[in-house]
Amino acid sequence: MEAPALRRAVPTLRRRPVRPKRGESADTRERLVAAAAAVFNRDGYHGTDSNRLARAAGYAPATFYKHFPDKRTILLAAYESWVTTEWQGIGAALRAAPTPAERAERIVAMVLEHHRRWKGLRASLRALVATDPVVRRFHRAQRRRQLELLAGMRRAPRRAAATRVDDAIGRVDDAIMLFTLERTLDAIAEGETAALDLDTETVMQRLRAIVGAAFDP
Amino acid sequence: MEAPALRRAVPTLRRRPVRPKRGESADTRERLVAAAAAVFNRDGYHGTDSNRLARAAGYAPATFYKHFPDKRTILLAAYESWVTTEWQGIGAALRAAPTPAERAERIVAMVLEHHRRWKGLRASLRALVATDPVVRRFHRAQRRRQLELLAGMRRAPRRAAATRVDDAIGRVDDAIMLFTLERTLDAIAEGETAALDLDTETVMQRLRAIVGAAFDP
Amino acid sequence: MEAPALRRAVPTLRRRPVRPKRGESADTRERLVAAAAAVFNRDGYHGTDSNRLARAAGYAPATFYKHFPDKRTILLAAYESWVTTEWQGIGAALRAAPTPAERAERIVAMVLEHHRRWKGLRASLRALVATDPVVRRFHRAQRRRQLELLAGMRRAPRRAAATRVDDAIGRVDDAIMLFTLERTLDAIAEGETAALDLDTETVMQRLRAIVGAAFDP
Amino acid sequence: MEAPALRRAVPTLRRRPVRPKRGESADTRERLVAAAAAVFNRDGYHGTDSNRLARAAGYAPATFYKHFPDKRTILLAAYESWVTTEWQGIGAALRAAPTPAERAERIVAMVLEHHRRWKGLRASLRALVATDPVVRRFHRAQRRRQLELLAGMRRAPRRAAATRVDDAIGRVDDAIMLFTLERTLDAIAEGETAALDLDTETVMQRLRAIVGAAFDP
DNA sequence: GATGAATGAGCATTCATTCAT
DNA sequence: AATGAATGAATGCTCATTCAT
Repeated sequence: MEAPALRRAVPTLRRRPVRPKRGESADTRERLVAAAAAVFNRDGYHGTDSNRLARAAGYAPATFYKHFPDKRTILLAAYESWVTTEWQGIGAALRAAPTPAERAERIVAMVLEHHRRWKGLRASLRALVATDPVVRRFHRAQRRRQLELLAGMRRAPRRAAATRVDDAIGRVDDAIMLFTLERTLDAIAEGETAALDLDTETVMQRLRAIVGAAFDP
Repeated sequence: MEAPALRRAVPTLRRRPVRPKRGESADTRERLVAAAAAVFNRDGYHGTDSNRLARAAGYAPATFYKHFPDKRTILLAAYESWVTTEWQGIGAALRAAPTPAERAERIVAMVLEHHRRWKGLRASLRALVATDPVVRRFHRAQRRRQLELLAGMRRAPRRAAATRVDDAIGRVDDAIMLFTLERTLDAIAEGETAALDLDTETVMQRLRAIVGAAFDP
Repeated sequence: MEAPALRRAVPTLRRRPVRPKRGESADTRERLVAAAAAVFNRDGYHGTDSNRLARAAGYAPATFYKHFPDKRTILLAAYESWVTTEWQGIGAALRAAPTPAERAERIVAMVLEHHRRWKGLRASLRALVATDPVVRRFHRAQRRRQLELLAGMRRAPRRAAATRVDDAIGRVDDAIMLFTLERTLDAIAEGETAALDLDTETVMQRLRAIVGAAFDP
Repeated sequence: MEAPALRRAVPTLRRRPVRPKRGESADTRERLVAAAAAVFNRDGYHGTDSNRLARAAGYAPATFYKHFPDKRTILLAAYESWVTTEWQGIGAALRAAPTPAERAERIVAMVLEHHRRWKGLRASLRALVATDPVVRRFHRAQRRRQLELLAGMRRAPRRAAATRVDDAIGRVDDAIMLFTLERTLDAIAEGETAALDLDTETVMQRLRAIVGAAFDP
């Protein structure tokens, strides 16, 4: 599944957008998801309603329910789209950078940018992950995928005998690293680090070191 | 400031509790906060309403508004109470444990326990921190206090000349450590680590190491 | 602008009326205004709520808010409708009656009838004019329009040189005449004159004289 | 019954006034009425509640209900006090001024001042007169008293044979004059005449003429 | 006589969702 | 496929009033 939704320009919010009037069902869905992502990002999940999401995409309320059973489902779709975009960025970073250090740098920079742009959406996501079992399930599946990627990277270079135990410890360290990365980048994106008088560049250096260590143990 | 609210047994939820009737205003407030903490913990901030919070404490809707202007404010009060309890635990841990390693162990264990017991409340809190400026402000003040505590611990033992730059870096490392600790303990508390097939004991070991390093640099 | 709302039969109040179901938005609005005028007239502005207004028109509470942001706004709409109806009556009276005396007679009779029929609504209006800046603004705009009409009538016949000062005095006399007319007709409509043992016909005679004098100075 | 309530300085509103703590029952009642008059004047009848009225007088909510069965009753008491003050002013004006013209001038000036000072209270009163039968009854009794005074003034000087019919017409004219006077003074007091670009002094002149004519037919 | 805590019923308003077209 | 009118069931909040002290 592609995720062009978050890239495409979202139809002018606030003012009624050009009504697309009868297109492909998939296009409509995509427009709805893109608009919802933008509105969630701006107003928060609990700050909008499904009528507004539909209107932001240029549709009537009922159209929303032709494509999604409820509000949570479109949040999930926006999440999915967001995740796909991030993975594409990570893939590109890994392919383009030759050394672990460069990879870490590019990934940290890329993910920060992504978190910054979608910090409102991410906040809603975190709220829902805490609340909603389905969103939580999706979130964990996605985390699992990240761990698998990291495990692959560690195994690839030195296929020497790594014990089961080493693997388990490595997985734990990877997970903690991911928690740290995600949490700290959210903190930067939301201005929490600035509010705490932390120098952003220093924080980024430390993060690069932490991520780099995970890539090149 | 005491925080007995979260400790005291919350009046039986769901079934109408004994009407406390005439009491001190402060007691009523405390009962409301305790009940609210429990209800938020169980149903989430967006999963209840002020009428239910009042009823859970054994009062009528209007009584709620004699003590709190709105739902957000009682969440903030519950948060404050929660934080105070945590700080008391941290203080006790620091006083009781002689070595940095033991301190780290006790604090990690204590905070995990606290996160486990109040995981629903914490989830609501996180949602609100992302959404609500006032809650966010309180959250940051509390984080700043944590950083100050850590800075004090680092400065005390070796009062030798630590440069400004070292201090700034130390502060950044402390902050990242706190992000890691909090995020990871939430993950354990909410079953995220278990869902990712991570061994809890291993995760705890790593956390103890990370926290211990911050205490004894 | 038409004002058929106050003319059309209001759907049977009290008992649930035939649900109009799908209709033009403008029709719904009109039905809501007509029902609101009737309910305000019967129960007073502070004697109903928006849910009842909606039900009286055959709609659910939420429908009310699709058409009006709040209760005050629908009162204003009912006011507007009421005023328009009155102006139409005044226009007809002026066109139909050849002499100033006949004009005065018809207008006084017509306005009395109108005040009688809507005395409850008028009472609410007066209360709101005293309380609400927006209603007050509308009320004054409408009074200004009345003064303009009277000034036009006075100027027309004798286009001879009337001084500025004369105009100003005439305007003051017109205003006082309007206050007297309105206040006295309300008194008759509400039974105040009857309660004071005043003979209605005598009161009407005096009013006709006062209004006639203003029309033919 | 005296009406010193409206004269006495109202205890500082907004900030909790000095608690009088156990005085004569009549004093308490008087303080409550004075405070209520001031609060109604500032916030309107529907803009306060009985708790605030009690607090404004320095008492607890329950104290209010020891002295008045409900909110309407205290409004009535404030009204009564207001009317008594006005009558005292009228009496003084009549006694002090020798000629009808001077009487008219003094009364118009005095009543305008009174309406200005209590325009918020008067607005609430008008709203209640329109709504509430008891307030309406009181209002009419008070109007009847005014008519009696005027009838007495007209009869006194020339006890010559005035026919029944003349009396009835005179009474009607008096009533209309009172409506005009009251309505117009309220218009001045509330800024309605200013909003209509009417010169206040001119309006006052005309009023003095109208009232003077009634006094000296 | 006075109190302050407490309240039930109510009110303005919202929202996720449906239905006839 | 899309619509826009319509909605029931809440939700946050208020107020006139009472009660135990």
